[in-house]
Amino acid sequence: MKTRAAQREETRARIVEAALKCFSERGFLGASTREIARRAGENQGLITYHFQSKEELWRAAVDQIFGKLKAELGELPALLPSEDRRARARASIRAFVRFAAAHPELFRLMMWEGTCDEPRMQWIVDVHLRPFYEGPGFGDVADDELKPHFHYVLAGAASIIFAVAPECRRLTGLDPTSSEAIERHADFVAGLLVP
Amino acid sequence: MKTRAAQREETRARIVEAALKCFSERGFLGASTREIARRAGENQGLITYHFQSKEELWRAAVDQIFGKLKAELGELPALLPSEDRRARARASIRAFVRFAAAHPELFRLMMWEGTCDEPRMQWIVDVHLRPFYEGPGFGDVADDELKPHFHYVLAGAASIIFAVAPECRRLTGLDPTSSEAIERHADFVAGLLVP
DNA sequence: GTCTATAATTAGATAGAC
DNA sequence: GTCTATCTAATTATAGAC
Repeated sequence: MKTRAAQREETRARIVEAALKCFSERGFLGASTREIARRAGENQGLITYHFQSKEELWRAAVDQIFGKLKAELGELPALLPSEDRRARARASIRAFVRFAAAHPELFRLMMWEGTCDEPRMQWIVDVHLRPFYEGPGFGDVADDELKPHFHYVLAGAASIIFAVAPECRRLTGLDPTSSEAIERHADFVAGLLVP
Repeated sequence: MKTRAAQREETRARIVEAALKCFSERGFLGASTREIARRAGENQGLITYHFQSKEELWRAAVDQIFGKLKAELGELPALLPSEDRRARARASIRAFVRFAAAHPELFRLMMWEGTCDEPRMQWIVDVHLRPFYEGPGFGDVADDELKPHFHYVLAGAASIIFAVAPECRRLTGLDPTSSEAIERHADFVAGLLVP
């Protein structure tokens, strides 16, 4: 017998999960609450009940996926080899690539919202992105002037192939979500950025 | 005194230019023909007159921006130093980064459409992307297995910082469209991929 | 060629039954 | 909590005046 609170959380979770997929595939404007409800197997009216608006639902979806990133990166230091600084940097980049492969939605969402200087972008940057950018990071960047370049090169190099996986399959024949492709990509990116 | 044909082309060009910006910023679904017409300073009815549908207008916009890429890359070999193979590869990557800085719309459009296996993505890949992918390329990739990875690492590393320029400004304080930032990014990416 | 008016569809949000 | 029905506004595409 499920409690009312548990039932509530399950429904919310199903809606957030479907919303994350829709928003990341179609963008905030392109995604419709009706399609989100349909993919969640729930009713459209429930979205307004559990979240007040489409915008609130979008924020819940972004919170969820950044929560996963934070959790995965938070437990990273304990798993890394402590010997070599460069080996640690490479290992953390490989972990980041694996995260991008497992959760391309985050990077799709960022691409959608990063192109315009509007409230949704400002919220994402201030709430979720800045702590990440100013955190420990992946190895040290020699020159402070290079930090933004390093950040976006890593973000782009690590994630695009997974963010546009359907395109990659059609263009190259390679399924980037296969475990061999993920590991090859992780090695390639880590080797480039920490030679 | 302008001819009727010239007038026609000017109007079409204004609409296509506005469409490129709207589609790249809001995606196909998120962009409205009304906003496109408004930004072009034209009437909404004219879009249906000059292009039959929103989809046709989208294709015209994509044709235009890929035409620029083809033109810029086509005249590249003549401009490159002929001595050193690695120096030539670095120079062509720098040129690609400069193109991404000047025309972020192309990369935004690709991100929008690459995430779903739908007709618009298939059309872009078959008509525009495949010739580019199977063309001469930027230097040789040692291993054929690495070619897709090299392609998407280059595409991501070169373009993301410009595609999400507003986000980059807010997050890092750096304006990636400044000529210093563009050159620094070009040097950084070329140095990484051709060490 | 250009513009206005409008038809047909779909969107997000609301109200109320259960 | 969930679901159906509906309101208002916005969408693409069309028809026809000029």
